[in-house]
Amino acid sequence: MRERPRPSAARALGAPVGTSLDLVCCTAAGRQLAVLVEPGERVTARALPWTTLDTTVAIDAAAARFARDRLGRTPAWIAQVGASGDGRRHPSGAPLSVSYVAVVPTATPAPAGMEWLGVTALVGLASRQQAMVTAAVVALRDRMDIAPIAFRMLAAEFTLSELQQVYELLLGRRLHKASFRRALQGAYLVEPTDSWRSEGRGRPAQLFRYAPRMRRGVRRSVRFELLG
Amino acid sequence: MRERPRPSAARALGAPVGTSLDLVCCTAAGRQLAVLVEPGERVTARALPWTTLDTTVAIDAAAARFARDRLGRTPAWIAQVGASGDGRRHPSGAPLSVSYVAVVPTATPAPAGMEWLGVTALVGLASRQQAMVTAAVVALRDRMDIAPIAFRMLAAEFTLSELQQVYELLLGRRLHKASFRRALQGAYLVEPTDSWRSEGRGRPAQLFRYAPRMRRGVRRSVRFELLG
DNA sequence: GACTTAAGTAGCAAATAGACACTAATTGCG
DNA sequence: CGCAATTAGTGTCTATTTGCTACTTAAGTC
Repeated sequence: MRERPRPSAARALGAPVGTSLDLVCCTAAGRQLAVLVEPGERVTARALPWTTLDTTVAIDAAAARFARDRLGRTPAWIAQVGASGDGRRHPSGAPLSVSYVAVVPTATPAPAGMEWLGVTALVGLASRQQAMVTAAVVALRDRMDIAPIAFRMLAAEFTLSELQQVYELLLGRRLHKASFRRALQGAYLVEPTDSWRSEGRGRPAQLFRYAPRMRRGVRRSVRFELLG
Repeated sequence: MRERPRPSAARALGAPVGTSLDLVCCTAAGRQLAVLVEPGERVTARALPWTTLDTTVAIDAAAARFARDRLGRTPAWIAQVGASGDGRRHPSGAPLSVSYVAVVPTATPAPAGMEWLGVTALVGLASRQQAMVTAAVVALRDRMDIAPIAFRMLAAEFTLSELQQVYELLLGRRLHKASFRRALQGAYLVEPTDSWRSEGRGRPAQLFRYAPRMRRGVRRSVRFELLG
């Protein structure tokens, strides 16, 4: 993995691989989530970054290394989404795929040879990779309240309005400013810095950083969220 | 899969398979969760039911079929846990495994040639299968408020005390009776039957069945459960 | 200096959660 | 039978959490 060949081009010509490792790298791009894709020869043949799964090493470590290799940096967060294998098409021809979801801060430029693609217009992706993106977004939503996903989509220092915008993006709905801040306050997750950021109009916003403090065992009540 | 050979015995003699499909079948056994295992030749060589992953069909369908085949019945609930592959040992010798978690009602007898093993004493399981069980239990806990997992661990008709016991088992802590019932009431998930069950001592309990009614979009507030 | 925009806060009303105490219906036992 | 023990189910009080409106603060714009 020293010189980063494009596997979707390089490997598709060889023998079909047994299992592919696919990366759904997400960021907040303006008003929507975007994923990193490699444009294909034709506009309609994009692909998520993927490689052949190396089963001689730990799979999570392999995914982390692949992500770092392709992004040129360590992803701010990464987790496995799951294995998918059915009739659906994959660029590799592999019958089985394991996908990971990674997160990088807003405004991270796409690495050379790649581009950001909004998740609402997944044109050109193979059907199995489309399903991976959908599953990855669901995974982000499901885990954002137990993992610092939203924080990892921001720079080390951020304003509370920026944080709220990421939450709204991931949840797909508007939140109330006062309630959001009060809940955040009660969670002891951020600490203020001495810096303020003046962003054009309006009052400057104070910058915060993610600094979770240990909380004594807060036991939530049971929740029945089933819809049927 | 007509005659159900024991793969851990039958296949371990053949060539190493590429990917295994493993089943973590859970039930509530008294005061703890139990998983279905196949006893090995020696007491210390138990194994979760597994097979070679057939990649010519949809993976979820293959898992459902395998579960039905091994259990002699359709599991009450099943979902993928994830893919695991690292240095850890697996009975098949496969470098990669995909595991599923299934649920059957309490008091379901173990199929012939299998037995229930408490999750707190996973003696004899290969290390990768031990990790699968741990991950499966975490998956149950994580999804029990959005999937009817606790209900599937009970018979079609159950008492509210039984349901609460399953919740306490999965959550690992005691719950308040009145609060539990109030929350359940508000979720419109169960309906009473005409039957009552007299269980030795005390007042007979009314039987309920799982019958979720459509709720208009209840939007929960943001939750920050991160601990750090 | 008045208007606009956005950050941040105060405080109230409603909903929710936890706890306690109670009533109800059955078994076991003298 | 009469009463203790045991388990099911409910009423209600209080403290906390949440949604919301309305406000203050601090900048830019004209």
